Formats: sequence, C-alpha cells, structure tokens
Amino acid sequence: MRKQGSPSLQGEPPGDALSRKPITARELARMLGVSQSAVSRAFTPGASIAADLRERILKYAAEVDYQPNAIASMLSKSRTNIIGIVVSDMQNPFYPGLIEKLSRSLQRIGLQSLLFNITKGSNLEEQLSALRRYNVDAVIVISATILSGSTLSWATEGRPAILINRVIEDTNLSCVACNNVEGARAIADHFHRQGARRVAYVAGLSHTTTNRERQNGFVTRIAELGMTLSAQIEGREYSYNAGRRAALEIAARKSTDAIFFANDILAIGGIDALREEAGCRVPDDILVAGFDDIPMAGWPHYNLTTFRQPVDEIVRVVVEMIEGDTSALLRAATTIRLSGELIERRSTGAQPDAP
Amino acid sequence: MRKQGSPSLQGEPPGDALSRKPITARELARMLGVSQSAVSRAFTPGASIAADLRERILKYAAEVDYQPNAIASMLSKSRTNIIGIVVSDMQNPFYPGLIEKLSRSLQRIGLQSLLFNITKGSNLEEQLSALRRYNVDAVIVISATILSGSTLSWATEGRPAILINRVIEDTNLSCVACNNVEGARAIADHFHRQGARRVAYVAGLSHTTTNRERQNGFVTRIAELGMTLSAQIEGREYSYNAGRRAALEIAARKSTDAIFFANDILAIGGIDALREEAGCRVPDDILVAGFDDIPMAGWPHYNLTTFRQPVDEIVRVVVEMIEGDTSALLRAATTIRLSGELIERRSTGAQPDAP
DNA sequence: TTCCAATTTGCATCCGTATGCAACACGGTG
DNA sequence: CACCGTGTTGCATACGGATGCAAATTGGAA
Repeated sequence: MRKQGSPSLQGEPPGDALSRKPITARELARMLGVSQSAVSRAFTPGASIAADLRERILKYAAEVDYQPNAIASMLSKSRTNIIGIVVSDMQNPFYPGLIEKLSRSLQRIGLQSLLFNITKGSNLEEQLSALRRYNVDAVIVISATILSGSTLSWATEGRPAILINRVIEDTNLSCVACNNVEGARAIADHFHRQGARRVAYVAGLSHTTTNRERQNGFVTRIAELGMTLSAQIEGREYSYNAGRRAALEIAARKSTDAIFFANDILAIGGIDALREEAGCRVPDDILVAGFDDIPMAGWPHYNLTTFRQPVDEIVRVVVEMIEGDTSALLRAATTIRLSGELIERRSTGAQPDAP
Repeated sequence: MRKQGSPSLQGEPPGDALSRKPITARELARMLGVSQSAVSRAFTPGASIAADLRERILKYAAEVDYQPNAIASMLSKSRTNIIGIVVSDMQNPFYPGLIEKLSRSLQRIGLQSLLFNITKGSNLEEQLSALRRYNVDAVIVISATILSGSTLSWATEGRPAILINRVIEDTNLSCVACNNVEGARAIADHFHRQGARRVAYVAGLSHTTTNRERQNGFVTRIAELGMTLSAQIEGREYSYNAGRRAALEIAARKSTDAIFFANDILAIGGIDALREEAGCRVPDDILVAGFDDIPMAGWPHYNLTTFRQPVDEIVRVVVEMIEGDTSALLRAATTIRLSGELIERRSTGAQPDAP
C-alpha cells in the first residue's frame, strides 16, 4: 500500500540522505542469499544459528548500517524494552538526580525510559492512557502527587509497577522506599542530643505516606524522649516557599528550639526565612533538619543536617526487580524498605567532617 | 505462533486480571459484526466512516475498555508519536525545569518523550543507537556535553533534530537558543552602570557554543565600555564546585570588582566561596552575575542578578517546529534566537522589585 | 555402508493496525 | 428505469521481525 511504484522513478528526492528509509532484515537477507529468519536469529542471543553464519550476517549488517527495527520487534515479541516513568515534580532537586540514575541504569541493560509527566488536577486517566497504549514492560512511579491505587492499577493494566517512596497496600503494586520512620526518629534523637527540647514538625504533602511516616516517626520519638512538640504545620506542597511560610509561622511563636522539615527543600526555604526574615540565627537560636540530602543541603550557607536517602541502593533494587522475573513482581507485590543515613551538619550545631 | 490452543482450556490463569491480554480491534469488530477497518477508522479522526457507526464503535470500545495498540499503529504508520530527548546533565536545575515543560507540552499534543541520558566519555554511538532503532519522530537535544554534529546526524538518521541552546552550523540540524551575546552584553552594561571597572569572566564548558557566545559577547562589550578584563577562568564543567574554585582564584588576586559566571550554578558556588571562604561581601566588595535564572537565583541569600532564559518561549518554539511539518525541518534547518531578560537583583547591588 | 541424532536453515505465519481499492448503497437526474 | 456521483464499508495486504515446525545437512556410531 505504501510507497509502491518503481523505487527510483521520480529521481532522487530532494534533501539527500534525509528521506532514505532504513534497510530491512528481508533486504539484508536477500543481499546475502540467506533467509530473513537467519538475520533475525543473528541478532537474537542464544538463537539456533551457526557461529560463522551469524558472524557473516553481523559483519555485513554493520557495513550497510542495518539495525533491527525496534517497533517491529515489539509487535512480535511481548516485550517493548520500554519502562514508563511516572513523574509529577521535577522541581524538587531530589527527583532529577533519581531519574537520571534510574534511566542510566536502565539504559545499561537495554531498557529505555518513557517519561510521563503528570499534572495534578487535570484528568489523570487521560494522561495515563498512553501508558497503556504503549505497552511498556513496567512502570516506575516517582510521584508524590495524588494518584490513587485504583487509577494506577487501571493505568498499568496488569503490568508490573514499582512505586518509589510511596507505599500503597491494597493493590498488587511493589514499593521501594526509604525507611522514613527510622530517619525521622534519628532526627529526633539528634535534636535531643543537641539539647533541643521544644521541637516542631513541618509537613510536606500531608496525606502522602512519606509525610505521614516521617511525621509519625518524629512525633512518636519526640514523646518517648520527653520532648515537647511546640508546633506542627500542615502542608500542601514540598516547596521552598512552603518552607519559608512555615518557618515564619513557627518563629513568630518564639517557643521552638528545633524544626524538622519533611524534606530538604522545605528546610532550605525555612532556613532562609529564619535568617533573612525572622532575624533568627541557625543553629544558634534554632536548629533545623531536613530529609533527602539534596546537593544544596551540602552547600556551606545551608549546611543542613538531614537524613540521606539511599538513592543508589533504591535504584539498584528497582532495576533488579525489573531485570528479574517481572511476572513474579505481579504475583507477589513486595515492599522493600531501605535504610538511610543521618548526615550531621552545622544547621543543628554539629561539626561536619571535612569535605 | 504464540498462545494458540483453545483460549480457556487450562482454566483461569493464576493472578486474576494480571495476565489478561488486552482486546484487539479484530475481536471488537467481530463482537459488533463490523470489519476491523471500521474500528480502525472509528479511532482515526477524519477517516471515511459514518457518524453513527463511529459512535457505536467508540461507545462499545469504551465499555470493553478497548484502546488501539500504539505499537501496531507505529508499525503501519510512519509516525511513532515519540520524541527522543537527549540529555546529559540533569544536575543543573535549569534542565529539569526545561525538560518538565517540554514533556508536558509534547504530551498535550499527544507526543511522548523517550529519555536518552547520555554519559560523557563512554561510547556515544552505542548509547544513541537506540535512538535510531526506536524510530522516534524527532529528536530534541538538551545537552551541553560533547556531541559532534556527525555523531548526531548518524544518530538521528534523517529524522528532524532540534538542538536547544547549542548551535551547530555544518549539518542539517535546527537550533533554538537564547541570544547569549545579547545577554552577556546586558550583564556587561549592567556591571558598568553599577560602577564596576575591573571585571572577570568564569567559563562553563569552554568549547561549547553557549559558553563561547557568552564569553565573546561579554569580553567584547567590556572592551567597548573601556572596562578591564581582570581575569578569565577556563572551565571544564557547569557546576557549583567549579564556580567555587574559580571564585577563590579570582578573589586571591584582589583585582576584580565584578564577576560574570557563565551560568547560575557556577555563580551560586562563587557567591558561597566568596562569602564563606574568601571573606568577601557580595555585593559590597564584589558584584556577581549569572545566566539562566534558575529558582535558586531568586532565593534571598543569593539574590542573584542574572539573564533569564525565555524557557516558555523556547519550549513553545520547539513544540511548534515539531508540530508543524517536520519534513520542512529537514529540508531547511533553521536557527532561532530568542531574547531573554536581564533580572537585576542584589548580588550586583541592584534593588530588586518587591516579590 | 546405513541409519539416527543433533544441529542448522528456511518456510510460513503471526503480532495488531492502517489504508488502497473495489464493491456497495442511496439519492437524484434525464 | 437506467445512470451517475457521493458517501460508506469490507477485503486484502502491508508494516518488519520472531518463531514453530519441517526440511536439510552433518557427523558419528553400528
């Protein structure tokens, strides 16, 4: 149907190499006097083909610059070698780093990353419908945004899905998350060691599991240690400005020794507000800690004490889950908790190690 | 070949809804007593089909949750509706913002983004070979990393390619870039107005066109204004630490009134180094300006004067190029320069507008 | 030398959708 | 009533590669 007619009648199309269509396995096979199956097998590791034939085909393929068409391959095999990555907030510097490492690791084992940037508010199903149509092999969700388990199940439609830093129980979704409770308790312990007694918590997105775990872990440990929770600010976003506003609110009451922000971006906004707007000194007047350990937390001006997420390990585990038997992921959704590390810096009066 | 045999003999497979394969157009057609073509046409805008038939098919399709398989569609049409995005540095906060806006705009017109995260140093052709095999409709390159025009031409293989913030002349690649010369001159003018006379330039990646343009524009304008170029630091990366080191080097010579860093991340590292390590006051002792206007530049501690890149406009232009006749892009590669905006803040002693 | 097993190769068909072309339906005109 | 044009519909095949099965080849054992 397409482009029948004699191949080179209308003269060389303008634009030179531009409209030249890539060579196909059949053409390559005909040139070599072998069958198309042979070409396909030459490119399939472990296929039943003689070593010398394979070599001859691959050599010639390299010469004429043949590469198997991935689309056709996807159609006949069940695999697409594409992983869908669902993201909603690339502004928080924690995520770009994670996405970068993740996509690099996937590339290393021959998987590509198809990015789905969902916008909260508008029609989620519509945004995710492409996720179904593209037949991705698996889905990785790196999104703090509201995304119900049922919507997600619909979108992934029987494909393995792995949530990073979000935990949903009721569905067949796997989760890989940092041990938020452990981290929050470590911050509480650290505050206590540094002498704080009246402490505050600043939430990110209140309803997210991540926030709830950090909040509960912190508040519980605070109580165990006999400290006072002097303030607790609800939040609607993980952002610099939200941190600023929360810090000002807490500073106005003048009854807090230390603030634990649900993540680093909040904490950094908080530090700036405390110093520039509230006239407080950090850590002299008030201690501040965050969560994640984004690059800015290490900048000298902030020097933010934080709980470092094990990004490399998270990536490793996720990639292993995908690399392994993905159908196993479907049968038994697993939740994996990874340990992080308390990074003590000057924002809580600690003396950090030399860089 | 696959899954022949009677459909429901071996009982419901374990895992419930998990392994159920999605319905196909043919099955849907048979259920409705129409031809598969009809189903295809019902989902093709502008196809030759009666309105009531289309409605009936779409309604039933919605009921049984049928959606056309994108892979099969890609194979028969020439379009994949996938845009390859080549990235190399997600750490610089300017890029995540750009990528996010870009992928959202593309999604809005039904295009998905396939992410290619290239690592400098290792084999580029190998990394980009997937770009060819996946038949992407177009390629957008957002990468400061070394990537020769010829490598890129090979990788895109007759597909339209658009470079953002990089200009390559010799090939048939389109470019959309900020007017770096204009921006650099604006910074120079601003320095002059603020009373600086001995100024320094800190390069990012020296050989990139972006850096060269900013450098030349700045140095040229400096000379025109009769100012002295007191230092010029070569660079191997656009990073916080590179900015730190450069700033310390310049501060040690004590002969500079103002520093123009090739981008904001460098400038921010520079400010921190000047204040925390060199004991200088910014802007009292030395003025600092950057380029890009990343979020951190607006944070009160930095309050960085910078030249804002017209991100929204860049995205708009790129998407328009892709949305329009892409083959036109191939025939006539165009380079588009967009104007940015000088943002005067306190790092150069300016009084910023109230937030 | 004969026969069988193991390995290699090719043939035919499938994956699921798009589309050129022919067939068909319907309404109006001469 | 024959004829034609417009608008719909279905048939058949193409897209490019993967793979079950049968055929062909090879080597070695009896």
